[in-house]
Amino acid sequence: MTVRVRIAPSPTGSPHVGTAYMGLFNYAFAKSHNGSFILRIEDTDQTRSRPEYEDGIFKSLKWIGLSWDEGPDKGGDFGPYRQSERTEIYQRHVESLLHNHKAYRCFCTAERLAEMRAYQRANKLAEGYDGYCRDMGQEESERRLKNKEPHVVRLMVPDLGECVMEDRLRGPICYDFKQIDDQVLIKSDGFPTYHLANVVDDHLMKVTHVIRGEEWVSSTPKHILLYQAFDWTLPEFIHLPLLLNPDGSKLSKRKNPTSVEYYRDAGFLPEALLNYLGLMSYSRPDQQEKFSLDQFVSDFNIDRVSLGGSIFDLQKLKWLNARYIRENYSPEQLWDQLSAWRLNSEYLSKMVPMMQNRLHTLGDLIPACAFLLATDVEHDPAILQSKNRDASTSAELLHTVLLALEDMECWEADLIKANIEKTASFHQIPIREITSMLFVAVSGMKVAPPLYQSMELLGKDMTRRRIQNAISVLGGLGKKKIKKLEEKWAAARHNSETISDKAVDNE
RNA sequence: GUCCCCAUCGUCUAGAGGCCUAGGACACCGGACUUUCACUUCGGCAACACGGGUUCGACUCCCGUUGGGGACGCCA
Repeated sequence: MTVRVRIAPSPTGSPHVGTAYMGLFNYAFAKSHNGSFILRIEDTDQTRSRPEYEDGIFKSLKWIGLSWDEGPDKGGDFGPYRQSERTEIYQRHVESLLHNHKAYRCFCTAERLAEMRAYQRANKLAEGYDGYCRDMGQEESERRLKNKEPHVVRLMVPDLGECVMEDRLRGPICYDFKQIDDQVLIKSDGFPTYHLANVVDDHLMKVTHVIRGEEWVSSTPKHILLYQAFDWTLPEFIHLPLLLNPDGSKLSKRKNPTSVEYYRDAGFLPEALLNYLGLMSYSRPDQQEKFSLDQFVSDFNIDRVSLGGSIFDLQKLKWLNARYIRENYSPEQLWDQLSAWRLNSEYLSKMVPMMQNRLHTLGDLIPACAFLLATDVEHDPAILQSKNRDASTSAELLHTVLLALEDMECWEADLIKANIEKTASFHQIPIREITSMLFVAVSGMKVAPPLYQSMELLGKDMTRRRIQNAISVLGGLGKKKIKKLEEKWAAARHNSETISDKAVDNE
């Protein structure tokens, strides 16, 4: 049997280090068994998937040094490798489930489901779909289908019994079917959910080992049920522990830089990052901490992974990166790396127009722009804090900026400006009050080149990180405050969207 | 809240019942080297969550407690 494994990222944001982490272990497992490593794009979420992000995934994985045998950009015998191009396949498969009464159409509206959940929560009942449409007659189901009533297709999960899944690292894990509700397989837009698409594709692509993050453990019973419904052989399941924030929670961009692009922009070498990832929950038999991808693969043994989640420790990453810099490069080679990074005329020349009026001598350029070429900047709370506000309010303002920038897909000065303006109007304060502080947060200095252009040049992830650091220098924000602020922000955004929608309608 | 997973220094980890007075690495603290800094080097600090079993013997096996995390979406 040829080993075939895959990673299946969804293109809904900057490529995540967690994806690279899973990629590394899948790659190592495949290559150490002379198997194939597949890249599949899970873009079934039509509202969030973006082609630019897909491209970002390709680039980041290549940058870090991982290559795949089959994928959307490479082809292969089991394509297409982009789920949005496989809808017809899922339709066909779900028809057979419908036919065999393993699944059913559900016409419940979002409103009804929301009410149901509210009721369940209020009465402290188990949350999950209540099976309202489950026993609908075939005739009614067909009739409403012909009427083009919006609906989803749900998996028929048994009421009784239990599902035992075998995890290679954890042994048998037992789930009671009572705890599992009827999972949606096809959304009302006709696209499959992850659960359906992943099972169908893994089977059709002859995936032998499903190596993925621990967050998937609890949905594995649904997947097993699907394999059984189709009468397919199960792959082997291997759930790897998660990468963690310093506080022990799942690594998240709210608290930490998570995108591979951040590490690139911050000046880390791809092989050091990849090497560091290979240290997470894993140790080589010889205890070596610095190793190449080939070395990692050569004696890779998935049974050596330890089960506790690993905190992603920037300090140790920096130490490893430093070792690569001094041990693996001649000065000439290092210069090549530096110019591939930001010390090149393409990047540096962008500073010139924004600095021209500010230069007294040519030598003024670099000191003033140093923050654009730095991994981190030092924040002085005394100058960071807004003059007429306390540290906590200042932090709150900065956090709002983070929220405003979060969903930006296109990182350009004009759009950044527009989003900062939103922040100001949200707090009903002059934009100055925010920008003056933001200057310091982003640059670490009181005097800096134009803000929005600097942010554009720095890059989204670096900018985020600077602001996060600034917030923590200001003493951080409590969980409650953050939650409250985020709710208010979401509500305000919702309102402004409905207002602008109406405006469009009126026209 | 319910279900599931996990548990060795602050962090990453070694440890497959006696090899453990628990080893290594990062960070931190000292010393040496160095015009300075860095590198290097020597040393130090620092952990088996707790309670019960099993056993001649538990870091290691079993049970419980506690703690942490994850999942409970027409997101993946």
